[in-house]
Amino acid sequence: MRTAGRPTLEAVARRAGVSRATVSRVVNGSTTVAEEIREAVHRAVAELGYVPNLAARSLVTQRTDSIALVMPEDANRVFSDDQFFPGIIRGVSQELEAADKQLVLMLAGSPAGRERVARYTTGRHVDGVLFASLHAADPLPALLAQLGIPVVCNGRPLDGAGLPYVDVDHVGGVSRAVDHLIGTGRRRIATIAGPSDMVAGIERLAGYRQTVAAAGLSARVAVGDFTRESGAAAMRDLLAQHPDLDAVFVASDLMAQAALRTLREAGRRVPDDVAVIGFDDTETAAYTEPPLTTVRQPIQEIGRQMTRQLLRLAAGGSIEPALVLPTELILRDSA
Amino acid sequence: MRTAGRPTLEAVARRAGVSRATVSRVVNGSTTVAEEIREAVHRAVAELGYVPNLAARSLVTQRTDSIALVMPEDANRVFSDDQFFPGIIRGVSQELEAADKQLVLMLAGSPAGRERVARYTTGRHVDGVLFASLHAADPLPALLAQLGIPVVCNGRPLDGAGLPYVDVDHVGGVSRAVDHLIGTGRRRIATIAGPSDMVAGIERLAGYRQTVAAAGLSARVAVGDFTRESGAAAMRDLLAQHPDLDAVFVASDLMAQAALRTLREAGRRVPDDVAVIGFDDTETAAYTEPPLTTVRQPIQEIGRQMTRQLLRLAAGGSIEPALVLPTELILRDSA
DNA sequence: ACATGTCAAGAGAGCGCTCTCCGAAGATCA
DNA sequence: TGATCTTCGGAGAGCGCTCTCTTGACATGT
Repeated sequence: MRTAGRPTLEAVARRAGVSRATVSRVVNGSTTVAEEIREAVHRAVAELGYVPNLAARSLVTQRTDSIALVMPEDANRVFSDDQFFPGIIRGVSQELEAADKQLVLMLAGSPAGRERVARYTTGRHVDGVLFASLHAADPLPALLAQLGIPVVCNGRPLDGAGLPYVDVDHVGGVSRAVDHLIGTGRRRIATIAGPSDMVAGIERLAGYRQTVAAAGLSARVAVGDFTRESGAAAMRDLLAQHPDLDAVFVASDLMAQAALRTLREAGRRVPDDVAVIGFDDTETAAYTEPPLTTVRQPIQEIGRQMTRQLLRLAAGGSIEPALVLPTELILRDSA
Repeated sequence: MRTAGRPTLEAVARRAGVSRATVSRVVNGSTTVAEEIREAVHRAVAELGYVPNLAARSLVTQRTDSIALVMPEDANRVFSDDQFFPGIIRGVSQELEAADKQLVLMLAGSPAGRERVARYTTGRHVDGVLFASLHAADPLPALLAQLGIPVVCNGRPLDGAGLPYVDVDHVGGVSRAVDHLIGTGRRRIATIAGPSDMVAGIERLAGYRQTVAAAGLSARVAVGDFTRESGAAAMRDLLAQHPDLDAVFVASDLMAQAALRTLREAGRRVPDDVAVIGFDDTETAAYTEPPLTTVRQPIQEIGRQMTRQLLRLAAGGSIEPALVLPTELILRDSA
């Protein structure tokens, strides 16, 4: 039965009493077809339930009308519940829907996965590629760009390749957070940083260092990997190393949630003894004990903007190489 | 430049000094090609960096080597941070990777989105369709099945259509949870149920009702929609209606998290005054105050199994129409 | 009246691949 | 040794679509 009955352009043409070319014109929103004929074609299409065969179409147009979103499957951020992953997908999806294109999702965790992604994307099976949450220096984006395949990254590529990217203002957000701590009288401000091979980790730490330095305070740093477990461990380290700390900026809400718990277990009251500020403003932030003051980043908007840029690029247009979205300090009870 | 330089089968054939057909055989893992020739072809492929054009291939094979995963974008569960969405995707993705197929993700939120999904999937642009987290009675799965397109759902389709599905043992899990409450001396056990138009909501409520009835206890029900906000509201209702309750089974961890907070605000101690059990075992469950006792469901495994079933179906095989995965009660401090 | 211009619709050539024949070797048997 | 069989590789016909080229019909200018 396979393709049985699946009507082709030819069938529609016969039914409408016109040529294939004309049907094609109508289907693709032609302008130069007489109203009467156009309607006849539309009627035939409806009656036959005709749906264009995309494979055939892309064979000749060299377009696929689909774009790939590549995410590092093993990235803790991606599969932690900080909503980063769903948020990006949702944003991308919305924009693609508007452009009537498909989203091919690829998780590049294992080396085999990376290989597969490379093969697929370099094979021009998609019109463009979106890279989310890059780890370290991945050679693939640059390679694709070199092959002339449109690429947009989330976060400035670490290897300095001049690839277009969309990111949020990490430094500005952190700066506001730390300034808030300083403004409320905190002086011994520590940080729990993210991984040093991810842009978000690097930038947020840089923002912290800049701001405490500018205020003449000393930095106290512990490093995590954005997960709760690492946040708890880092908080314990910090308490051991700097028992006098009176505030901590945590580079992700997840780690902050764990830090809050660790502080409670250590008998420190938040925010009385120690003020805590997170980053992300995940939904859970409002439900921690106490509710978490945090830096909000517009995750979904990142996805949307990345997609817009990519589509523009794929359409042959030019774009600004970097797009930085604003962050916002959300005050709750923890600081 | 477009397709410039992109090598075709023809080019590989010329370089290897054989015919297109032979190259095709080698590329597709032929059996009847002499070792020597096969190697020559592989060398030519490597040298030219040849990647098969999938559009051309699927034009003739009538397969697309990609499957669609359809999720209702507006479903609260999908974009709440209960990890359902990422978990499913991850599971699906793993299985597809093993089968070397692509994942086309479609969010069917708006009516326009649903229309788009219908158009795309009925147009045979994918080899099969996975439906996650169905809301109410969606006619699309049945329609696709009728068209002969392989379909697998997550959760028993509500309209009773005999579509294959994969789900977890909601009733069993809830039953164990409620029995645990009863076993620890609770007698006035309420529930915060999920939405009545989703399988998970219905089944978990059914499990609750059955179990309390079997123990000769009366049911106290408030309804939420799996989100935190609704959980808080439901908990407040419950406290108002049944101020004497000593336990509550909550149909999702997110709602349970909110319920915990509401109870705290109302001055009830957990678990001393009121025991709380959730459902999902999201990562956050271990970090609530107090840590949440909950029913774990193997989300990722749902994704994997759905995919396996679908691939089997797409390969022309037959499958058991229903696959129910086990749930497990995870004891922490809230009950 | 004829030549020229304009615009709509048809003819036909592929896009790159798979796969069914078929034919050319070499192997086997009487 | 000749006939039959078995392997293995080539030729060629499409898969369904788009798009250029061309023709035909009609309007316009002189």
